[in-house]
Amino acid sequence: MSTTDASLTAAQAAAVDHRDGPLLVLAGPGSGKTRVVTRRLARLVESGVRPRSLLAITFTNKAADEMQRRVAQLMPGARVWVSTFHRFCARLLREHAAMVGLQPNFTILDAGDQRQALRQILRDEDLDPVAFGAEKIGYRISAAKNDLIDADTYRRRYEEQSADHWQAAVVRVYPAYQRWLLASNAVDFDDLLLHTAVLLAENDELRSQLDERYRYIIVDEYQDTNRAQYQIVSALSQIHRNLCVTGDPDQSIYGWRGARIENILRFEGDYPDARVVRLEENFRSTQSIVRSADRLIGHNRKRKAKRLVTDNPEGEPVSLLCFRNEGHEAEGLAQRMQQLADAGRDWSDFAVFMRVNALSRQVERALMRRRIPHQVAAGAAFFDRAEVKDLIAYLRLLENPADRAAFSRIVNTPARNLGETSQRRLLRWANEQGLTPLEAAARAKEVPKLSKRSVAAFRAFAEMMAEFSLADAGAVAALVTRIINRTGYVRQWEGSPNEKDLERLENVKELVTAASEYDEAAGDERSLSGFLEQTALVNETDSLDTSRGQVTLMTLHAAKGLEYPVVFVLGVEQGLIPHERAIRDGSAEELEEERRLLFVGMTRAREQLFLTQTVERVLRGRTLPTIPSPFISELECTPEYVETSAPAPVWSSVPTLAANGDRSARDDHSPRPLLMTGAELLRGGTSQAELPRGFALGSQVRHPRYGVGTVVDIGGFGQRRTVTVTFRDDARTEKFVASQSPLQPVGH
DNA sequence: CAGGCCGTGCTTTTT
DNA sequence: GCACGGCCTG
Repeated sequence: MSTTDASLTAAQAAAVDHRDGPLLVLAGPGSGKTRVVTRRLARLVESGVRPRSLLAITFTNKAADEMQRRVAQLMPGARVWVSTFHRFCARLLREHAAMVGLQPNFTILDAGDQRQALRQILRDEDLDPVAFGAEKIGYRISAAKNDLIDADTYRRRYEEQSADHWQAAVVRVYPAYQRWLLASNAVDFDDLLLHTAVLLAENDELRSQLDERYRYIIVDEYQDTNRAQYQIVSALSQIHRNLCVTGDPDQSIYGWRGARIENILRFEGDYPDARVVRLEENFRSTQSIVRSADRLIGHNRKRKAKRLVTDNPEGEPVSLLCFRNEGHEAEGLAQRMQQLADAGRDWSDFAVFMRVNALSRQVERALMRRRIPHQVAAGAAFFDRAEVKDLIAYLRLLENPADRAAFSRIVNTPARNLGETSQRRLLRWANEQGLTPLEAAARAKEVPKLSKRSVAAFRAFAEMMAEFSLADAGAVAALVTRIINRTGYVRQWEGSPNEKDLERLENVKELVTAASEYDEAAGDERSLSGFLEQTALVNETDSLDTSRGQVTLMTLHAAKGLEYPVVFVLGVEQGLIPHERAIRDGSAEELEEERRLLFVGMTRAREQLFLTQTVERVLRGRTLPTIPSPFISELECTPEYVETSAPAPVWSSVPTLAANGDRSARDDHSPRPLLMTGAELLRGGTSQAELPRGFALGSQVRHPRYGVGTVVDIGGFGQRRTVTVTFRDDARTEKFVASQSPLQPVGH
């Protein structure tokens, strides 16, 4: 969307030209919202507002970077600070940490640490960590924090009478968890918002000082704000009511995370003098895409009526591709992309969206087989890898010696013969003495009941940690390198032929690279806390490469705010979109959110939009017939049953018995009607996986772990078929369920 | 006490 | 298919 000033529509111009007072910009997808916001920022600066009086807040890092980049483009030189909510709050809290009981060097905990901590607390509270999953407890605590309910309030509200035993458990765990956080001088994601909201609510002097400083505030994606964020924003817009919020209720997809769609719906009630601008013209997509998406979203009841129109050409109809199963689906997508690429499309023109990350694997494999370059914006982020987290934990502990999560993570990594018992004794003593874990380690001699060996190991650890400092190393990358060398962290993997170990070494290298990049970007400003904050608040999606000719795979949630010429939305089926969980809960609200999610996905497409569904799909290891998503009948699309050639063997897990069995069942090329129900297709096909040739009694097979062996027995039928194999190397004999084993034929 | 192996249980979405 | 926890062994 490159446009010149003159091309602003009347509505866009109204938003850009608005200066003082509250402003609500309701912006449909592709309506040029970012352009309006950046132009408005530029306009304000031009008219004499100092950039530091502006506060622009987005939801994601990517959106923040994009906005910053575009403002810089409009006005080279002017530095307007665009930040995410979490980053803004982190910065504010570092400045005023003491007011909420923290020190400025507090750690931002990741989800893994949080889970670990909750697990420990559950044990301490004599609650069964199996019956009460740490994750679910954490989810409830998070929900409370997003609704501005702190631990004390929660306890007071529910300790007398809890709605259920989960709530009763949270009554005990939540306050203990907050004590643990405080003792660790740490916060979780939600605390960043909650602490800030509390800080502003309880300290009017600070509140009005900040309110005064930020004369103009812009909040993007306002429909995704939760109560805490709402309160923060309104606390800063009392004196100067120049609050501009933009968003689209139809793209609210974070209700599950505490987002309150009401925040945007009631903006006009909160600010009766608000100017409302509607951006309803879509400049992104073809007529057929816009029409289809508009019809879909029209089925939502709880919304602000808004039309979505475009002057763009009609384009090709939205296409619904139906496949036999997820293997064919993946193969079909890859084939379709290949065709379109042959006709001139660039790989970076394509995006594949799915409801859940788990669906990406098949597509990745299909793309790999065809050597189609691609990237995945997936949950398994770089900073989630164990080896990366370990090294980061060293940095965290250096920055914040109270960081119990970091200490526990690395005190025995690499192994220093410090077992769980010794660690528990040390930590208990540290708590009693009011010491940080690191101080306690240095004084391990005083800890009761520690073995001599453990005392020595703890002290050696403490002494080693004392040797590290950013000042000495000069740069974060140098410090990380020192830590790697001094601890011998990578020694365990060096020289290993194991692919996983190689990958670990790669990741460690990549971390050093990331640190150098930070060092370079931050210059003299570089600090451990700066680097750590970045690693804590940045995710994989933020680093997606848009330029380098690659197909992009991501979840529907991650897709918001992006656009691609050709979009595939995977698995538009009952149970996926809408997700099983939204259906099970049976609430109309959740179903509408699922509809919005599909709406968001569809409206990312500029020229071509493909929705896909399969007849059967493997879910949790079981093959089940699928039901088309009810949303399909609410939109406009042209169905097409696609018969792909069988997916070729995968190179990574090589041909499995299951894959081979599938293929033999599928090789008949009988014509199929355009649309079939799952049942029809199942009836027509051979659902029983036959044992393929090459796995007869006495044939040679290879197992990735056990090596080559001989089939000595065969039993069972169909999916339950088993093979018993005696392996050559250690003469062990193993029985496998054929359709689920990673065995592959040798020879033949 | 550490490491490896095996079985179980689960799987939405993310700052 | 996966990761994690638990169990067992060395």
